[in-house]
Amino acid sequence: MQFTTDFFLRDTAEVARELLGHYLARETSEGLIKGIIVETEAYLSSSDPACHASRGQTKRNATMFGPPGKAYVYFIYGNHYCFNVVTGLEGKGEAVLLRAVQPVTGEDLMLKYRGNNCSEANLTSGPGKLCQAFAIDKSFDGHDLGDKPLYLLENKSAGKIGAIKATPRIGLSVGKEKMLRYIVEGNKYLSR
DNA sequence: GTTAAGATCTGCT
DNA sequence: GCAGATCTTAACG
Repeated sequence: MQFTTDFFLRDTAEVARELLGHYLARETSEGLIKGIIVETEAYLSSSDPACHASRGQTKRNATMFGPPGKAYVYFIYGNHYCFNVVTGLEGKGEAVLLRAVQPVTGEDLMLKYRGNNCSEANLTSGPGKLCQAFAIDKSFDGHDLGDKPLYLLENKSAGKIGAIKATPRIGLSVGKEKMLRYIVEGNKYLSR
Protein backbone atom coordinates (compact mmCIF):
# COMPACT_ATOMS: atom_id res chain seq x y z
CA MET A 1 0.00 0.00 0.00
CA GLN A 2 1.40 3.33 -1.02
CA PHE A 3 0.79 6.83 0.22
CA THR A 4 -1.68 9.22 -1.34
CA THR A 5 -1.03 12.88 -2.00
CA ASP A 6 -3.22 13.77 0.97
CA PHE A 7 -0.64 12.32 3.33
CA PHE A 8 1.96 14.85 2.18
CA LEU A 9 -0.43 17.77 2.08
CA ARG A 10 -0.62 18.12 5.85
CA ASP A 11 1.63 20.06 8.18
CA THR A 12 5.26 19.31 7.27
CA ALA A 13 6.39 18.61 10.84
CA GLU A 14 3.49 16.19 11.20
CA VAL A 15 4.41 14.38 7.99
CA ALA A 16 8.03 14.14 9.17
CA ARG A 17 6.91 12.48 12.39
CA GLU A 18 4.45 10.13 10.72
CA LEU A 19 6.91 8.91 8.09
CA LEU A 20 8.83 7.18 10.86
CA GLY A 21 8.28 3.42 10.82
CA HIS A 22 7.26 3.28 7.16
CA TYR A 23 9.30 1.87 4.30
CA LEU A 24 11.54 3.40 1.69
CA ALA A 25 11.97 1.01 -1.24
CA ARG A 26 14.36 1.06 -4.17
CA GLU A 27 14.36 -1.33 -7.10
CA THR A 28 17.61 -1.72 -8.96
CA SER A 29 18.57 -3.98 -11.84
CA GLU A 30 20.30 -6.12 -9.24
CA GLY A 31 17.47 -6.42 -6.76
CA LEU A 32 15.24 -4.80 -4.17
CA ILE A 33 16.47 -2.56 -1.39
CA LYS A 34 14.14 -1.69 1.47
CA GLY A 35 14.48 0.08 4.78
CA ILE A 36 12.37 1.40 7.65
CA ILE A 37 12.56 5.15 8.10
CA VAL A 38 13.86 5.90 11.60
CA GLU A 39 15.03 9.51 11.37
CA THR A 40 13.61 12.57 9.58
CA GLU A 41 13.83 16.34 9.69
CA ALA A 42 11.23 18.92 8.69
CA TYR A 43 12.21 21.99 6.68
CA LEU A 44 9.61 24.71 6.73
CA SER A 45 9.32 27.52 4.25
CA SER A 46 8.23 30.36 6.49
CA SER A 47 10.53 31.66 9.23
CA ASP A 48 12.98 28.80 8.81
CA PRO A 49 16.38 30.15 7.73
CA ALA A 50 17.75 26.61 7.53
CA CYS A 51 15.42 25.71 4.69
CA HIS A 52 16.69 26.09 1.14
CA ALA A 53 13.35 27.57 0.21
CA SER A 54 13.52 30.37 2.78
CA ARG A 55 15.44 32.64 0.41
CA GLY A 56 13.01 32.22 -2.44
CA GLN A 57 12.73 29.83 -5.31
CA THR A 58 15.87 29.08 -7.31
CA LYS A 59 16.81 26.60 -9.97
CA ARG A 60 18.30 24.30 -7.36
CA ASN A 61 15.34 24.11 -5.00
CA ALA A 62 12.57 24.34 -7.61
CA THR A 63 11.45 20.79 -6.81
CA MET A 64 10.65 21.84 -3.26
CA PHE A 65 8.11 24.29 -4.60
CA GLY A 66 6.49 21.69 -6.80
CA PRO A 67 3.67 19.28 -5.96
CA PRO A 68 4.03 17.13 -2.79
CA GLY A 69 5.01 13.47 -2.78
CA LYS A 70 8.03 14.08 -5.02
CA ALA A 71 11.69 13.50 -4.27
CA TYR A 72 13.93 16.52 -3.77
CA VAL A 73 17.55 15.42 -4.15
CA TYR A 74 20.47 17.80 -3.92
CA PHE A 75 24.24 17.58 -3.81
CA ILE A 76 26.13 18.93 -0.79
CA TYR A 77 29.76 19.38 0.28
CA GLY A 78 31.04 18.06 -3.01
CA ASN A 79 30.55 14.47 -1.89
CA HIS A 80 27.06 13.74 -0.75
CA TYR A 81 23.45 13.66 -1.79
CA CYS A 82 20.53 14.37 0.49
CA PHE A 83 17.09 12.92 -0.11
CA ASN A 84 13.91 14.80 0.77
CA VAL A 85 10.19 14.30 0.34
CA VAL A 86 8.31 17.39 -0.81
CA THR A 87 5.34 18.24 1.41
CA GLY A 88 2.71 20.93 1.71
CA LEU A 89 0.87 22.79 -0.99
CA GLU A 90 2.51 23.34 -4.34
CA GLY A 91 4.36 26.66 -4.25
CA LYS A 92 4.98 26.59 -0.51
CA GLY A 93 8.50 25.13 -0.57
CA GLU A 94 8.55 22.66 2.30
CA ALA A 95 10.10 19.19 2.58
CA VAL A 96 11.06 16.36 4.89
CA LEU A 97 14.67 15.20 4.89
CA LEU A 98 15.20 11.47 5.36
CA ARG A 99 18.31 11.11 7.50
CA ALA A 100 18.40 7.40 8.35
CA VAL A 101 16.68 4.07 7.69
CA GLN A 102 16.91 0.63 9.22
CA PRO A 103 17.91 -1.92 6.56
CA VAL A 104 15.27 -4.59 5.91
CA THR A 105 15.98 -6.01 2.47
CA GLY A 106 19.05 -5.97 0.25
CA GLU A 107 21.78 -5.34 2.81
CA ASP A 108 24.27 -6.97 0.45
CA LEU A 109 23.42 -4.45 -2.25
CA MET A 110 23.66 -1.56 0.20
CA LEU A 111 27.11 -2.78 1.17
CA LYS A 112 28.09 -2.95 -2.46
CA TYR A 113 26.92 0.60 -3.21
CA ARG A 114 28.53 1.96 -0.07
CA GLY A 115 31.78 0.45 -1.27
CA ASN A 116 33.72 0.31 1.94
CA ASN A 117 33.62 -2.55 4.34
CA CYS A 118 31.36 -0.94 6.86
CA SER A 119 29.40 -2.29 9.77
CA GLU A 120 25.68 -2.87 9.43
CA ALA A 121 24.85 0.08 11.65
CA ASN A 122 26.95 2.27 9.40
CA LEU A 123 25.13 1.41 6.18
CA THR A 124 22.36 3.99 6.21
CA SER A 125 22.88 6.04 9.39
CA GLY A 126 23.02 9.49 7.83
CA PRO A 127 21.64 11.41 4.84
CA GLY A 128 24.70 10.95 2.63
CA LYS A 129 25.10 7.29 3.54
CA LEU A 130 21.44 6.58 2.97
CA CYS A 131 21.60 7.99 -0.55
CA GLN A 132 24.71 5.97 -1.32
CA ALA A 133 23.24 2.72 -0.02
CA PHE A 134 20.04 3.26 -2.01
CA ALA A 135 21.90 4.43 -5.11
CA ILE A 136 20.02 7.72 -5.11
CA ASP A 137 21.47 10.56 -7.14
CA LYS A 138 20.39 13.79 -8.75
CA SER A 139 18.53 11.93 -11.49
CA PHE A 140 15.83 11.23 -8.89
CA ASP A 141 15.23 14.92 -8.25
CA GLY A 142 11.55 15.43 -9.04
CA HIS A 143 10.78 11.72 -9.09
CA ASP A 144 7.28 10.76 -7.93
CA LEU A 145 7.62 8.65 -4.78
CA GLY A 146 4.60 6.58 -5.67
CA ASP A 147 6.43 5.21 -8.72
CA LYS A 148 9.15 2.64 -9.21
CA PRO A 149 12.06 2.34 -8.95
CA LEU A 150 12.03 4.52 -5.82
CA TYR A 151 8.96 4.70 -3.65
CA LEU A 152 7.49 4.86 -0.18
CA LEU A 153 5.44 2.03 1.28
CA GLU A 154 3.02 2.11 4.16
CA ASN A 155 3.85 -0.16 7.08
CA LYS A 156 0.79 -1.20 9.04
CA SER A 157 2.95 -1.80 12.11
CA ALA A 158 4.65 1.59 11.89
CA GLY A 159 3.23 2.62 15.23
CA LYS A 160 4.88 -0.30 17.00
CA ILE A 161 8.41 0.57 16.03
CA GLY A 162 9.12 2.43 19.25
CA ALA A 163 8.94 5.75 21.06
CA ILE A 164 9.15 8.80 18.82
CA LYS A 165 11.09 11.80 20.00
CA ALA A 166 11.62 15.35 18.69
CA THR A 167 15.10 16.87 18.90
CA PRO A 168 16.98 19.84 17.39
CA ARG A 169 18.11 19.39 13.80
CA ILE A 170 21.64 18.31 12.89
CA GLY A 171 24.42 19.97 10.93
CA LEU A 172 22.92 23.44 10.52
CA SER A 173 24.50 26.82 11.10
CA VAL A 174 21.12 28.49 11.54
CA GLY A 175 17.75 27.43 12.85
CA LYS A 176 19.23 24.94 15.29
CA GLU A 177 16.79 25.79 18.02
CA LYS A 178 13.76 24.36 16.27
CA MET A 179 12.67 20.90 17.40
CA LEU A 180 12.02 19.54 13.94
CA ARG A 181 14.07 16.35 13.90
CA TYR A 182 12.13 13.21 14.62
CA ILE A 183 13.73 9.94 15.65
CA VAL A 184 12.76 6.48 16.83
CA GLU A 185 14.29 6.64 20.27
CA GLY A 186 17.11 4.20 20.91
CA ASN A 187 17.14 2.80 17.37
CA LYS A 188 20.48 1.36 16.39
CA TYR A 189 20.48 2.96 12.94
CA LEU A 190 20.12 6.63 13.90
CA SER A 191 22.74 8.97 12.47
CA ARG A 192 23.71 9.94 16.01
C1' DG B 1 34.46 35.49 -13.96
C1' DT B 2 35.35 34.74 -9.11
C1' DT B 3 34.38 33.43 -4.53
C1' DA B 4 32.38 31.71 -0.26
C1' DA B 5 29.49 28.56 2.10
C1' DG B 6 26.99 24.38 2.58
C1' DA B 7 20.74 19.84 5.61
C1' DT B 8 28.24 15.46 5.33
C1' DC B 9 31.50 11.56 5.77
C1' DT B 10 35.87 9.53 6.53
C1' DG B 11 40.28 8.94 8.36
C1' DC B 12 43.71 10.18 11.38
C1' DT B 13 45.29 11.95 16.06
C1' DG C 1 37.64 14.80 18.69
C1' DC C 2 38.98 17.41 14.59
C1' DA C 3 40.38 18.80 10.05
C1' DG C 4 40.31 17.77 5.12
C1' DA C 5 38.13 16.30 0.94
C1' DT C 6 35.53 17.98 -2.92
C1' DC C 7 32.03 20.45 -6.06
C1' DT C 8 27.68 22.71 -6.99
C1' DT C 9 25.01 26.73 -6.36
C1' DA C 10 24.18 31.53 -5.65
C1' DA C 11 25.68 36.12 -4.79
C1' DC C 12 28.67 39.68 -6.13
C1' DG C 13 31.90 42.44 -9.19
